Amino acid sequence: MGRRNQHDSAQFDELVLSKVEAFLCHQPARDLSLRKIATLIDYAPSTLVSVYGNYANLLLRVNARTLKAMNQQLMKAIGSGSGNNPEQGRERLHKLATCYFQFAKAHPHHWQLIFDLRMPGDEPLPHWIQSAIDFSFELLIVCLKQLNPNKSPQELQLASRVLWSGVHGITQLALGDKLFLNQHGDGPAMIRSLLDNYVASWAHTHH
Amino acid sequence: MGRRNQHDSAQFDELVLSKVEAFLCHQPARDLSLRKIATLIDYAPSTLVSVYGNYANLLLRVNARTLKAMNQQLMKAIGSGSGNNPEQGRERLHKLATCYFQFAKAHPHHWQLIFDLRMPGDEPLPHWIQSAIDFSFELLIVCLKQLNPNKSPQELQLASRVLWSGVHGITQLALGDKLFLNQHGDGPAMIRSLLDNYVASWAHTHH
DNA sequence: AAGCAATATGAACACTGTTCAATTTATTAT
DNA sequence: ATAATAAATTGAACAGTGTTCATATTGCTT
Repeated sequence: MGRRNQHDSAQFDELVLSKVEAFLCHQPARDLSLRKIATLIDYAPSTLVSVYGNYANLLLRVNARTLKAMNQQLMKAIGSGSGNNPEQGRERLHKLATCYFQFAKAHPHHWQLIFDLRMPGDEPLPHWIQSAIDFSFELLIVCLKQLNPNKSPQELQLASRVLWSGVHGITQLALGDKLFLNQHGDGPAMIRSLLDNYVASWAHTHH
Repeated sequence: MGRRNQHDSAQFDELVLSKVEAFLCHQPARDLSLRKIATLIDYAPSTLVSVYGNYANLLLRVNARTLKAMNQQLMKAIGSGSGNNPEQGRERLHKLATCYFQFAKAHPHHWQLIFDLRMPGDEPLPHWIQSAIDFSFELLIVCLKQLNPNKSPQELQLASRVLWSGVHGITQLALGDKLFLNQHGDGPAMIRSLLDNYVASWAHTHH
């Protein structure tokens, strides 16, 4: 078959990504393949390659949309907060972590793909997705800064990464990741424990 | 080729696992395959399948050895501590986390394989490896109990999982996992921050 | 020496992502 | 209108994957 011009570049992209996202609503990315996607959208496998370069790149585009959707929900969750306000900072931090957790629980396969995907040849991630990841860190830093404005940028960066690692680890653990899970439902309790204890000490420690 | 009786069952197992482990010293598990292992040990691929059942099971055996080696180092790191002794508990907790981090850094490919491996069909892990994982949690609980013996088993379990998630997340972050890493070397600082702050609050909170 | 069971394999199968020359079509130029 | 060009799409081939299973070789037992 040759040119059929059924979809322009933007339509094709939307077609592909939405079909993959629909698939991930019911099955994990492990059960997907380039060829299956091709069948799903009624195009040849090589068409997908010529558009996205390779399979990993296609999945990266899916991840970008997932991250974008998540970041929007995270922003909505913490709202717009004013300056120095420790109590509100604490509250927004909780909302942020809880929202992250619930997003992962609501879209487990989309969320897992973000962390399962590895680039061929261990290439670094392209900037357009790295920035989407950095964005969620920034939200965390905003909350921490509101909690204690006296902290240095280095301290804020350190704390944001420690907390992010913790929340992320807990989320991995609570989702079907059979490696460690024992009983369901204690994810929120763990997140609360992490934030309450860490922040209680961190917020009152000076330089 | 038929029967050659060059290696008995135990020797064959050792041959396979040691070759795979040697491979992982220089290359990630991603670059390995059933067929490559077969070439490495000078046997046919189907021989490996008939011995281990499937590829995932073979890798699981590798992970079991890695976990065993790590657990031994973790035990050596914390030594044998006596009963109620908050200060020693804190110190041992640090040693435990640091040892975990350094083991991962020293054997990154072995360590990554533990968490990258997924069973086919999302089967749960067999007990003989689940127990190896649970063991490291137990070590954590021992330290936490020493830190504050008044905590309930539920509280100890919760805290151990929170801390483990955090330490694990930080380790993932600090290793070549390009998703989040910015500068090398701040892994230990993050671990120190997590433990110091979380424990400072946790240890002095009652029931 | 014959039979049995353990060991080991080769060939086939159904998949995977990727490459690239060939084909069809739309757009542009003459 | 017709020819040339560029864009879109593909089929077939390639090298690789894990898995299956009938077949072959060997050692041990009777």
